[in-house]
Amino acid sequence: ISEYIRPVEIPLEDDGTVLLSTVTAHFPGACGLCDRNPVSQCMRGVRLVEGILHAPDAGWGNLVYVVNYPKDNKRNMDETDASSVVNVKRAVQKTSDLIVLGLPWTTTEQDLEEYFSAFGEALMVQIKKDTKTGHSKGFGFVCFMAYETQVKVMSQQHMIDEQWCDHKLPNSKQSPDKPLRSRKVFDMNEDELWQFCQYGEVVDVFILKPFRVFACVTFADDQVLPSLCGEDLSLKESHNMKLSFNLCSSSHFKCLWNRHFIESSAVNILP
DNA sequence: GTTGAGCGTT
Repeated sequence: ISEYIRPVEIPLEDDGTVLLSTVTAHFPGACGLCDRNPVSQCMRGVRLVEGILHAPDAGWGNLVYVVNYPKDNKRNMDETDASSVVNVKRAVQKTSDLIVLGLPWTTTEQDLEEYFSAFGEALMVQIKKDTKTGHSKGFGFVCFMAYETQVKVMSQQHMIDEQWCDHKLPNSKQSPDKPLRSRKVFDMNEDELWQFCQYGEVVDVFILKPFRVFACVTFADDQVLPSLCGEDLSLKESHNMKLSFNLCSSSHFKCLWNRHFIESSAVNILP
């Protein structure tokens, strides 16, 4: 499995546990974790109690853990998202074409549609091909019906036909008058995340490596997050952006951003 | 018949 999966770091809680919600934020539909016993090579599940993943007796160790999904993956994914992604503002957001780079040469439009159908209905799926030979150029476009599907797709990496692919808003769809802002958001470092201290004492910030669209900020006071819910925020004048917050415990939350949000200075915090 | 950063024949 490690041949196919690029490991992703996720944060622990203070007590050394991992919240299942932290996992599902990166792997929608996930229902648990397991690891491979180095001696027996058997897969063994990580103990999960009431949404909290507990470290093995020997600690988490320097191991790569594997995400578990329910057997009926599609159905469960929809249910998970219906309960965790509730955002009126997103629903009225228009979707945009996304460019998918790095596709295997053999991936067809049918393959692509089938892959993305697990996230939601696509209005359009294209693979760009050589007009003479008909062979794939290794990239394509997809447009989803629902904006929340687009956000979901953009918030994680995708392995299509056993190859990690890249996805972005295509250059043609990015607002030409605000290119600097979008770069700044993607260049945000942990120092800048400490700007959240203007809303309450921040005890930790964490950017996932390799870089995804998530960062975690921990407030000392668990009353800060509820007070931010529904507010429009901007970290700095130069960092006006729309953030979606995903509560994963009383004092932790994740913020999700992508270039599509830059045009707005609003911040959505999802309870 | 090959390839591996990029940006869409309508």
